[in-house]
Amino acid sequence: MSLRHAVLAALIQGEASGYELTKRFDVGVANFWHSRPQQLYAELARLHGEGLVRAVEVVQESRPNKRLYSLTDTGTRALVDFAAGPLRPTNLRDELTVAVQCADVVEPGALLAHLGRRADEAREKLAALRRTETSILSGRDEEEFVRTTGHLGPYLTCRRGIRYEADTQEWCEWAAGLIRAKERATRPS
Amino acid sequence: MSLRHAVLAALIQGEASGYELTKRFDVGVANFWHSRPQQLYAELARLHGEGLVRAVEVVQESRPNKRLYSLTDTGTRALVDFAAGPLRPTNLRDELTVAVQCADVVEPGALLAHLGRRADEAREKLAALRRTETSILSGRDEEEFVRTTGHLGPYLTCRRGIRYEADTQEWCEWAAGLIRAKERATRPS
DNA sequence: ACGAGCATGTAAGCAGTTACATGATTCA
DNA sequence: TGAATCATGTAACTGCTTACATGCTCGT
Repeated sequence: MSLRHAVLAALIQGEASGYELTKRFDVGVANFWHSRPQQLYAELARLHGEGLVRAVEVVQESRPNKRLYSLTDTGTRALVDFAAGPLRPTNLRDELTVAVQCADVVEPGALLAHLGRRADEAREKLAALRRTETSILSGRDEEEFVRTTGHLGPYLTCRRGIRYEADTQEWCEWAAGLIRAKERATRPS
Repeated sequence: MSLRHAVLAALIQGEASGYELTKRFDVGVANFWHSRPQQLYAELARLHGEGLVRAVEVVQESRPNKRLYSLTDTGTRALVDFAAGPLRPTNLRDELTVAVQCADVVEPGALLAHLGRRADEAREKLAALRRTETSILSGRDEEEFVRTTGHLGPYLTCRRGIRYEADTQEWCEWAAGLIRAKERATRPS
């Protein structure tokens, strides 16, 4: 149960409803924590019950009402304790790479399609993350930013995401290239 | 339950015992699938029961006996079907990045220690993966390799791992640098 | 004498996924 | 008229983790 820390950490970037959090978990947060909406709603309810977040009901017209969650002092302290303690190793599960590992036994067609789709997704995520980066920096260069910001953390994780997605895109295209090269070298014989 | 596909895919690189598989899951496979030893043993037993792998008991002196598992035709077909079908999105959970997201509220000390440790781990994994790469290529350049190999898949995933670990190392060091810079810029004031 | 490596599991519990449920508004 | 967005959940299930268990050999 350390989804709680990911949720609290996501709230550092400002208050959000459950629904808005699912959006954050689709772009920025996706590069360090994966979770389904149902789990987020459940976790937010638990965090609220334990006093780690506060909830403000916002009544909306022409739209369902929503609860805006934000960090309490207790919640912030929980984050501090978490970051000071031992961290679990990275937990990664990527079916695309599993499929690529099978490149020698499966037909190239489906594999190339998967790689192409993933490269496209990476390109889209990159664009979104670059927009986030620009809005975090808001015109400052890196040196000035570091001196003046209160959002160094989100910037660092945003950069991590940008590097990751760029790398993913490159690798997908490179791998597709080699798979095609092998096909050309093998099939005609 | 798609750990099964990761296990089958790992066996493409040759037969292995449960124990040897846990080693593979610590180095190469770790870059696309994470799993604990107990789960591997349980999965291997299930795969054996379903006929997707065969098991050969190897009697050893001065060491406990082991069961060497290898892919059956049915197992290979299961992999082919998997790679042809739809793939789930990447599932990533990384507590280090969660901690870094909190850079503005936590003390830099613990964070810098975490980043340093992770950078060291990345350096070690990189070294191991480079050895794997060398042994896969075995003297051939990339062009020749692609023409002559039956292990393109393992090479592609190995390269993915190399890129990922190199990127991780760089990011950890860069992030630590910015955190220190912010500390210098903020604390003395 | 002690820890690390080899080798394989069981059992209990928690975290995460999948399927299902609801309903209004806005845009094509 | 139908799909997408906003907004929040419940219930059943399964996959994963944690704790525990065993025992031999090799190197320091």
